Amino acid sequence: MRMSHLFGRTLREAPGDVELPSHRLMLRSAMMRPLGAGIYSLLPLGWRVVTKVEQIIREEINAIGGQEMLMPVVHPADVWKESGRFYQVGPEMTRFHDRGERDMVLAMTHEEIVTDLVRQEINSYRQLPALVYHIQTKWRDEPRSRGGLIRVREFTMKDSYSLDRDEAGLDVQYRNHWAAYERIFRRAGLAFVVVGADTGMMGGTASHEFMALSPYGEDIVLMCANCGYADNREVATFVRDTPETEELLPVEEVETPNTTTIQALAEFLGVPLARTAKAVFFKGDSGRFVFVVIRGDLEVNETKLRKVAGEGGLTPATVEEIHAIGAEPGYGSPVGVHDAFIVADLSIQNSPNLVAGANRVGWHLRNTNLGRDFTADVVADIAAAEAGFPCPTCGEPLSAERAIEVGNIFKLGTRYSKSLGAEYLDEEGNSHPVVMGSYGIGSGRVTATIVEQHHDEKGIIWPVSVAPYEVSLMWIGAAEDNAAVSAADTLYTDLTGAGIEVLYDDRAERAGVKFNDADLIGNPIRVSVSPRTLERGEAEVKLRSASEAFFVPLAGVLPTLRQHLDEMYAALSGDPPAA
RNA sequence: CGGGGUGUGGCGCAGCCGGUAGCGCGCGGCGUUUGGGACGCUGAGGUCGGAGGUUCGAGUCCUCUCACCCCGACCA
Repeated sequence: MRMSHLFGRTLREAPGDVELPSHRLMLRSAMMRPLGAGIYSLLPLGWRVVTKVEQIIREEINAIGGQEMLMPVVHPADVWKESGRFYQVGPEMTRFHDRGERDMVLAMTHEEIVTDLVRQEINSYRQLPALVYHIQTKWRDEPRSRGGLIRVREFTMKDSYSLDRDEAGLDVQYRNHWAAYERIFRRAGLAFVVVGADTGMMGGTASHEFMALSPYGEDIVLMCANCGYADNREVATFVRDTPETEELLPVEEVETPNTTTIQALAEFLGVPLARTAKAVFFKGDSGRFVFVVIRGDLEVNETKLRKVAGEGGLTPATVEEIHAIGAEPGYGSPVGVHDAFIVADLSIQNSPNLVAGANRVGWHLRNTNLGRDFTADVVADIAAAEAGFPCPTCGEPLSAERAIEVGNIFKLGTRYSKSLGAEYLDEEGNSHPVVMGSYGIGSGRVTATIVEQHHDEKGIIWPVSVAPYEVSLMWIGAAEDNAAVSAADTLYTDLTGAGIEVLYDDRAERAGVKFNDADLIGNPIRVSVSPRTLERGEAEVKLRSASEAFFVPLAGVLPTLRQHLDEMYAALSGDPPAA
């Protein structure tokens, strides 16, 4: 490609309000342009990258037996009503009417559509197992998109769906995807960890997320350097203190003015946070008041809480709602409250004689005990794991890192096949729901995440496997009477003819402009010729990842590039790194 | 949805106490220059996000509204 004809110009300055490195660099390097909030056009350079990412995904999913297909982006609402999600999912799903006033939705995922196909196409155990996938547009009307391609409203996702006759078959396909995803992200040059995750709105029985570590990630993963444990913070657990066995003391009222925070209370009474119980108030989607008690040194994990409380969503309760159940904000405890669903964290069960609120302004109670002074409807793990907490598998301190979710794998089980009636007949003629899994990778998000992990102050440093072009070629010097122009033209023809992808900067620009654009765009190898290098019959070669250039005879350029490209591709083979 | 911020030429920005819009980059032309974002001359390009109001007069003040960005809530 000749840069003089490339559609899309590099920008010396990015829009001032852009913050993420990938966002800024992909705008500056003419990879993409915004159309609206969370909606982007991919320009030719960016589209080449995304295409390569998708091709890697395609190859690896094909390798585990995937069959590519394409499902629509506009759906009649009927199938979404059958699964129930038409009613469960909130405004992130866009609904509209066609001209016949029929309910329609924009695709936010494709479980319903696949399952609808499965019930038409699959009748027999002989047709299982199967694996289908597509790479298709999704629309999710996020309340807040942010960070360029990391979180958008319209995006492209590879979603595959496994179909099996039983859980054992699902396990195989789940493991296959796990391995395929590891190969995909290694080939794309991403550093990642796999973590256990919440199943969220997808339903299902198990889920893992592939997380690329990045300071701009929206998720937090807890990891153990000692044993390799890793979980999303939403589900991460930790080793609890061993239960205290001290004797239960009588409850004692104590005046505690101006101690509405647990910190203030602990200081006022001179007790550690771990000897206090704090109350947290929520209103569930069902309308129930959810009253949470947890030891003062721990934080509530809302994902865990939603699950044990059986609530789809939780919002903080208002002062009026708190008063209505007989509690007092800042001085709350479950002692004496009514009309509330009480959830106690395990820490409350393990810790006797805690200081808790008296449900009366300015007063607390010493020596409250679960079971004696109040009861809980559920006692469960609802505490958030933090950095430094003991690892649940080996006890060593956990670390916490921010991460970007680049892929996920879900065991759906029969959640959709049952509600939509996708069944097959076994050898005995008995009917069973198809056991399903769903597996997603956002190609745009992967692309942006690669930039997050591979850039410097000058621009992007693409892994060769996804670079827009393998080589940036340019001539340096004047546009007229310059032997470098014809030398570069010849190189362009020869390299392109040899199958190497070349972005040829043939513009009449000064050296600085060309070098800076090449650094910004980030192709892995730069080749330049100038009157100076031609004096010795050489071209200058520089790897984007290296600080120094080197010189090779013109005739040696092609083999030199071949060798370096081969090495780069070999390093991104997808195989696990040698031990 | 809550909090904060920004909307002025393609991009980055200035524009005070209201007086009829400017700078840098980029873009067209001519010339000089030519290895890390050159220079001179010249030119094109703006209903100042939109609507309403105050005023003799609004980019500037007021009200409403739209869009975008950031933080939070939310989210596979």
